[in-house]
Amino acid sequence: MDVVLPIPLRQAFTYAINKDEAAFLQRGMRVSVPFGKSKIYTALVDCIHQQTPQGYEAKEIDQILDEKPLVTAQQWKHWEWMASYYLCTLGEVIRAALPSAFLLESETLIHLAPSFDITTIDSMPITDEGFLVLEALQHQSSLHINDVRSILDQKSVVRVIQELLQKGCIEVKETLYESYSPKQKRYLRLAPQFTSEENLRELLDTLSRAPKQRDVLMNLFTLQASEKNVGSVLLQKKSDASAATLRTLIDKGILEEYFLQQDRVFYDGEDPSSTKALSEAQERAYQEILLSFEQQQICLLHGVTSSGKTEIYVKLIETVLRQGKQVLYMLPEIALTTQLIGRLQEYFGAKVAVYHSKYSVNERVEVWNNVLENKEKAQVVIGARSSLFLPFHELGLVIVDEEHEPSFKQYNPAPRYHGRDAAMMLAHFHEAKTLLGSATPSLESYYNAQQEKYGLVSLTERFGKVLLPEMELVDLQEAYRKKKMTGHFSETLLLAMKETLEGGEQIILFQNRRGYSPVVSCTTCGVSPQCPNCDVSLTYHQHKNQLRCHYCGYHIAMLQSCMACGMETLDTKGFGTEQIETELHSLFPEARIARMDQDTTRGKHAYGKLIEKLEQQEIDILVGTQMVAKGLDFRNVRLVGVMHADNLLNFPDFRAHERSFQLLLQVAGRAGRTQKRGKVLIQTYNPNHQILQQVTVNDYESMYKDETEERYQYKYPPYYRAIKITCKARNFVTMQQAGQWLAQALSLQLKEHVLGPEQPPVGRIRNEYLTCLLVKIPKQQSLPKTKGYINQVYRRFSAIKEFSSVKVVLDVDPA
DNA sequence: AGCACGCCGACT
DNA sequence: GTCGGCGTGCTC
Repeated sequence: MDVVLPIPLRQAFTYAINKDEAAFLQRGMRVSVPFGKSKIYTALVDCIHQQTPQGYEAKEIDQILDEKPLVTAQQWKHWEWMASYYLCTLGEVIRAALPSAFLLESETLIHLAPSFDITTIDSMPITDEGFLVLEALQHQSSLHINDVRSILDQKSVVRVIQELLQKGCIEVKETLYESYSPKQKRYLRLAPQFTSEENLRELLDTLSRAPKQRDVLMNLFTLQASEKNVGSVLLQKKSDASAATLRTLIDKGILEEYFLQQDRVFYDGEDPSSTKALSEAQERAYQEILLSFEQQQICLLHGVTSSGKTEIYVKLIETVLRQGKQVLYMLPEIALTTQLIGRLQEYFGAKVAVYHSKYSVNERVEVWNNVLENKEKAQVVIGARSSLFLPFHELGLVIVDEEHEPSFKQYNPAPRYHGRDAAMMLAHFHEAKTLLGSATPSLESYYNAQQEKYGLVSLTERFGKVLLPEMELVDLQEAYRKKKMTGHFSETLLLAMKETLEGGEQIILFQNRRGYSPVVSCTTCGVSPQCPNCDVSLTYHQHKNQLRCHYCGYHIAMLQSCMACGMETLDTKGFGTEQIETELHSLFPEARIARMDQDTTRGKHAYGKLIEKLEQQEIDILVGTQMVAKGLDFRNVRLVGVMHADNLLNFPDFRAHERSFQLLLQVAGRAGRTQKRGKVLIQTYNPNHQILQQVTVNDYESMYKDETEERYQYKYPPYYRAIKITCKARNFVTMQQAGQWLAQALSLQLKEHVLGPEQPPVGRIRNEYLTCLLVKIPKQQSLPKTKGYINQVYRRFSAIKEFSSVKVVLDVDPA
């Protein structure tokens, strides 16, 4: 039998099984297999066959882990497509696809050897550490490696274990843990001997001196009238008793506790309400989408911000559910808010399942099983990109909302897949429809719509006919010349802010850089502190008074004087969210100011808390990075300020213009989502920039036209496909040679379509030197053949000894 | 990817 | 003298 292991190895591995196992096992079931010297891995069955492998003896499998396949035939096909399209192994796809609880590795347990006589211990030459372990093993039948670590209070325990192993005192065993455990809820009931009326009366009499306990019993009876099972938490709360009181009753044998398995994935809200009526414009769009689906499998919905796309999705989902098919609604992680989930549950109640990385492994397993068994509560799956790996049965519709979001592309680890594209492929395998939704479609999708590969439906009217915010560019150069700047604020922006605050309304400020200032430099000698591990200058964080590297996390206390010349003339250059926040405190001492970036949303609930505060209007001014652009839907935000649009536009990436357009419009969309018109001010040194002009009038069409022309000219997507190859090595020269070797080997066949090697903007990260190659593939050139060639070159490369320490990253359709 | 094996520098 | 750094090679 061949299995696939969840590791980045191309080959399948062959194991021996007996007849019964061969009859039972099917592709997609899990087995645990011994792998290497001492490990047990979880693997997926690929195929059963008779060929005896040549050159080695196939090991026997350890255990069969499933009764039925965990992975459907369609998933398998989809995953194989993904591995070949994104140039990675099936094992890597499997590792990304299965919830980690399904893929367990063995853990080492040690226990006393049966032949070992503990009484001879004193006569043996055993180290103190070994003795400690043996002592512990007399109380406990087995110890985990981590237990040994804590007993000895040191990290390296291998030596000790080896010593004991050698002397025959202990044995080592690899054990596979099932980490999924169903959630148990504790319930309480009266012990059976008290159920007769007589005994009960007697019991209550004896409890007359213990009113609290008596009270608990009375409450139990009341609750039992309405509920079959009474949860202990509920009972405790209802009777206002302490946990100790309940404990006493249980210990006395009056109450009995029992446990029932509890599904973590459940919805206990109200029954679904009927869908809201669509506005005229929404209804028209809805009909157009249906019409388009008659012709094409994929449709792009281009709807301006807050045009009410969600209602249209809901209506579509409804239709598909009525056909008895499943729906996948995919969103970028950050847009998966409680707000949205709540809204969908309002319509579809318990049919909605949510799947994303914030959920615990156990919850993920439950969603997986519910989808696999096509349960009622998994008809609509709403999730981040990883939800496209779920075992759907009959998928009728895939919705990819915010289709243009770059975060749909996974970078690390492999598979480096694009959620949107992989979801479209998933729909294809199910012969389902795909709806892409965006206010600012990606050029690729819009291009495909223009080429009539996708249907296209536009929704230009905001829901409730709310006006788009008024947008204005503020010329920073002029403002500086006329000395109308206070810190990083132009007079125009300050005035608008003042007005907004006086009106009791909220402001969002956008600055796409965190920290206080990205560069610190000495005004005497010009030197600025650099990260020792990466080729970047350190960002100053005033809050912690630190210099930090945003690539590797390295940090040191802020310097008092220049490291090069010793002068105390350190100055900051450029600015980030922190500096804006500081300036705000002095400009608007009365205002309640908050900052939203990676530094302030680190905790588990920090992000949610900030959102809630903004909603409750406990914040007047929110300053933040791109985070403020996504998914926030607030009624009372009137003004949005972009502090410095230029650093977006000047980003060294062929998508910089497209991204800027999308981001700026998205931020702008946060302003004025009610009847009163919002305002957006964009500060820039370059008010005549084409993109900024197009942003202010929301002219997607002309941005599209300009950008596609550029892309055509410079051979970029959507006209050419791209595959990025990155070489990483600790040694600079090795990295360079590797890059050159690859470029040369590739251009033998791909000719001028191989660019590089080129040093990326940050040439060294975590002490690894980087170099990039870009392979461009014209539309008429075969994609599979090109990939096949790249694979071939890569394999030849890997066989070269000098390059064995070079890591190569293949990224298809790079973001 | 892990993990074991194997060869050279800084420390109890 | 050892510990442990990571280069190298293998996994059915």
